Amino acid sequence: MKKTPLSPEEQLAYLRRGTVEIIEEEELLERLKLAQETGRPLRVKAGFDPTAPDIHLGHTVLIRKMRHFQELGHEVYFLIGDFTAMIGDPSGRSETRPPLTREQVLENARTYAQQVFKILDPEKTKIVFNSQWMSSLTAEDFIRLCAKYTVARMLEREDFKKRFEGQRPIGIHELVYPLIQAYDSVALEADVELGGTDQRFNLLVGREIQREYGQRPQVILTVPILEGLDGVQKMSKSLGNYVGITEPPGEMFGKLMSISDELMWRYYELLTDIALEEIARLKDEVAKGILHPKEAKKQLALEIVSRFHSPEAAKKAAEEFERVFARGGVPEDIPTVEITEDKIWLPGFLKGQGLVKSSSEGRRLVAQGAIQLAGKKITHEEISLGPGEHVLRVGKKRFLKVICKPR
RNA sequence: GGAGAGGUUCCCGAGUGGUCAAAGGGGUCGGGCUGUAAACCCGAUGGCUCAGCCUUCGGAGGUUCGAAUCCUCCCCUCUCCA
Repeated sequence: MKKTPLSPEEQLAYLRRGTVEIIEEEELLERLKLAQETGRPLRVKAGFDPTAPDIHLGHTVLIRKMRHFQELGHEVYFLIGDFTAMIGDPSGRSETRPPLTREQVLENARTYAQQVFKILDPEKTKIVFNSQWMSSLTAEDFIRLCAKYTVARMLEREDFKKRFEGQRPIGIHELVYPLIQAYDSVALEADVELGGTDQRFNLLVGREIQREYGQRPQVILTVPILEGLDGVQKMSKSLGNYVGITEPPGEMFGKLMSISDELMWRYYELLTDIALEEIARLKDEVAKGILHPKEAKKQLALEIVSRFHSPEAAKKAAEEFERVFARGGVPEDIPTVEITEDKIWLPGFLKGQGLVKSSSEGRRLVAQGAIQLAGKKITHEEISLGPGEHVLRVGKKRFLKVICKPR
């Protein structure tokens, strides 16, 4: 480990920011001290499921914490749960996900790695797959592992308990999940495992199982689960309330601008490196009416978009946003289509262009006054366009440029 | 293996022969208000050139003029007993 200017105490303080819980803090401090003395960095583990290769801001709360460990010179293991994914991940929901093939897993892992290095230092990140050790485990080994825990203890997990009491199904493989995750810690000899607060139970099982295998229990560190754009439910792809880190600048910016003022501070705290004192100052200014909340949000959006794209791209996104939404303008890049008929039947046309799912939806939108042509509401399903360019707007966000060239 | 409960539209959940494209809530979408905020109010929410027609209530058959509703078989989940 390279010499770090930070003392173990300072490291601890740095790592503590943005965490919900550290079990146990003294153990972590002890290990940080030991690491410094011996020059042996801590082995820090965080596991990811390769079923969802689209990383969103919610994931980055954890990934940023991994980054912090890297900055302090520790060894970060980015564990891809390919073994578990191939069984088919249960993860709380009642829906059963289809098991992934080897190819899909590898493909997803690649995408994952690519995205994660927008935050992590590739040089200092070790990507590992749990199939490396899990597939070579014999049935006997596996039974031994299972023998180290009890059903009653497993049912202590909130998620299992609720389902059990609510008479909803729990697959045996789901019950075994925490054990596999725990065994990963054994295999990696993890000093620290990171996870969201929803992982608390699994992380704790890791400690117990490590002890059973004669290892020193890992320190666990949990980070908050980020609320999605709706401000209520956790950010997730399936709920559609997420901001993906590979999304184009304009999308990202727009989505961030749509969050509530309340949520904005949460995002400030968990998604930026802006000092807490600075955030407090902004909050104060907004409260006092010195700073318009929209401005504060804009700064947040700029900050985040800059991180994943560039400051220039962020600035451009901000300008475009202003033009389109504050001044009712038209975005720069919108899909364009050429037509030769000047009479069009909107519901069918919009469906053909992929702007609505069905012509029925198109009809409804027309009836609801959602369609605008050159800034004016359309009230009839049939319209005739003259030669030239026309901008159609569907709802707030959907645009289409129609170039009419009658024969 | 035995006994019982259940599977409804994106989700939850009502509906037990016609009045059912199926209440209510959530979500989503649209409109209003705004800062594309949030909250709130109003509306829409299977498909189809749509006062009509077509396809939906776990699956396949059947009864009936008519089935989400009744019958048979099958699949799936849960509970209790073993």
